Amino acid sequence: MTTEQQANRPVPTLEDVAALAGVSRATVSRVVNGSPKVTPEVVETVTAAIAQLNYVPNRAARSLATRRTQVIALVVPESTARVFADPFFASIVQGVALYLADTDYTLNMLIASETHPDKTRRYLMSGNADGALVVSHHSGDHSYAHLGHSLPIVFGGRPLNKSKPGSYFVDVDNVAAAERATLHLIHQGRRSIATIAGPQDMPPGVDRLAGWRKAMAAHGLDQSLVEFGDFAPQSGTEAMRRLLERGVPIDALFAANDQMAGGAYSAILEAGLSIPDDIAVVGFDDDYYAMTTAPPLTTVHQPSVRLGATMAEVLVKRIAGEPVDHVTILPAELVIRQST
Amino acid sequence: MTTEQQANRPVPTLEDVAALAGVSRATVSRVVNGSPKVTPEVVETVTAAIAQLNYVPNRAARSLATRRTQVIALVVPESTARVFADPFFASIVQGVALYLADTDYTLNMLIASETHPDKTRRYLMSGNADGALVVSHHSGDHSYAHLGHSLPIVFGGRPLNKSKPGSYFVDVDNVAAAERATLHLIHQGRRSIATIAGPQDMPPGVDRLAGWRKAMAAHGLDQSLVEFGDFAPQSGTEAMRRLLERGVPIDALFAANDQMAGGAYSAILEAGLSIPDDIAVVGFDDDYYAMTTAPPLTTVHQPSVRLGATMAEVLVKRIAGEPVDHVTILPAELVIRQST
DNA sequence: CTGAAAGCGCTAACAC
DNA sequence: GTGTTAGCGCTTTCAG
Repeated sequence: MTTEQQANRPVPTLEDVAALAGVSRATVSRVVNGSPKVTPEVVETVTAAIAQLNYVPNRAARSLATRRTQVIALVVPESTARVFADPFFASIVQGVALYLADTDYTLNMLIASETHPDKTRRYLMSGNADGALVVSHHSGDHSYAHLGHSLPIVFGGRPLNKSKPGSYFVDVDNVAAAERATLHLIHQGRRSIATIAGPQDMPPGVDRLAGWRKAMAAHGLDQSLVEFGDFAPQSGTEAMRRLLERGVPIDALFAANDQMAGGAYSAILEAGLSIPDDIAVVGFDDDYYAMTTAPPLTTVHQPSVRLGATMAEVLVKRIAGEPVDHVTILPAELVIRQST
Repeated sequence: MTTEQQANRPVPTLEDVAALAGVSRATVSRVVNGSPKVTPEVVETVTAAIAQLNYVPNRAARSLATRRTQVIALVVPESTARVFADPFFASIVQGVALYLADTDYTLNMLIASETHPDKTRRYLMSGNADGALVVSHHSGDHSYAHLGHSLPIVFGGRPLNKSKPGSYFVDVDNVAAAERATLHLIHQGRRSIATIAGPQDMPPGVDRLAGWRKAMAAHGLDQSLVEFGDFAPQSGTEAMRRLLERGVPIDALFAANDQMAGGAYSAILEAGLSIPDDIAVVGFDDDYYAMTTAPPLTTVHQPSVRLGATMAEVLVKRIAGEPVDHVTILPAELVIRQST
């Protein structure tokens, strides 16, 4: 039995509150957890005591008793983290943190070392978190999917392998957004529309190309003006050069991301062509590049903060046992600037 | 007494290990915590049992018993988080996470709501973390400083008010780096060097201007070509226009950050001047803008990953009771590209 | 050097 | 409705 010594204790405990309110610890616990069966006046007394003592429950003790941690892990593969030149990632974290701030969950950031993947797996499997969020920009890596059996997991971005059943993920509608972007070009009267696609082993690369094809097909336009890049600016410049060297007239370009669009700008300008008069350009992501380039780039805005918040929301609901769809697709908007 | 039921228990406990190794829980605990006074062979037996069971200690239980959480909170003011177009922040988080990955600490990200600052304060004061890291880009906001009495805190960036004693922080040597950048310009033969300074209510704004002045003074150069911006690109364009309108010949510019340097580019180009022939430009931060602009910008590289790692290191040492300096200053390097 | 026992602060049956 | 009573899994004196 704990002896009374709340006198100079730095942090008050539930016991202190109980003593002050003249009730048992169990009752205080009930009040703290919002149990319905407590007399209103008792609730009031206890609430007052809590306020007076500035009491805050001890997470570890609660966690130990309930066998729940109230922790949500955010797993970021080291390689993704290294791409710190990527605001997309920071926005997702922001979205997750903002959503969780209104819940009783705490955000635990883990950088998953690729050399010691077990460390992360063991951490997650050992009851250190109630659920996990896995983000790996562009890659569609669901290598943590098998942990899904021991722990609720929600992924950012669809898996590369569509056939993986059971895993939960939130993704942006890349196909529809790419289609929308291409249609914008078509509606402006462009007909010879090229595309610089992303790597075809990454979902966004595949989906954005598919969206371009869909729009082109719907208008009976030629789909041969395709070159591939790796999402880096330099690859955009090179791809655009190859496109230009084909000798076929081109009046518009849809690049699978802004960085490659920015790279393409260089090739277009060095060829003595102007944007958007000779070639209209649309990108994807709405990152730094989009605002920086001259002229500012028309592009697809990634709802990255919302993506993070939605991932957190889906996970929290899963943990709560509420039914949620395995797949959540978020729409992305076209932002029209001066390159089209 | 817990009844034996490790059979189908999902996660093994210390008790299970003890049973398997044929020792008491206390001994297993000693082994797990690396106590020196345990017979080598017992250590071995226990270690084997741990490995066989794939045992991982329960953090909550340990935390409850030791009264330490092994959690480090990373506090990001909401306004800073909103600036998700800022890779600087993401890099700091990365540095912190990478450093902590090798320790027994866990990273807890908190977005401090500016409307409910008490929520964060109470969280920190209620023993939910063993220490906190506070980052507020550019602002020098040390409003959490008073919590320093109840919890070890390390800040990123020096406080605006130099006279605040007692608080610990890690910062980049803005003065020296700005001086170095300006000297680079001087060594290239430039003499009429202007500067677009940052807000003077933010430490980096003050320090970078001071560095410019130091270099100019050392060479007896005129220090009147100063205009101020707010670190955003647009303000750089406007400041540069004002500088140009003065009618004084200018052959170089030191901008307090890359975004303003990028903004200045526009003004320089629209005036029909060339970079670097007519005006050489140096920025600060080495962010997206630095690589994106044409020509690529010579700038000061922020050691942001290292800054994060150092903050974490200082905090961990403080918690461990090791002596650490209140102030840690990191050097920043000049990256020479084509704008000078 | 190792084991026994007493909690860390909280929740959750189970009685009253 | 409210109190009593056991623990949650681990650390830590204190004996031996």
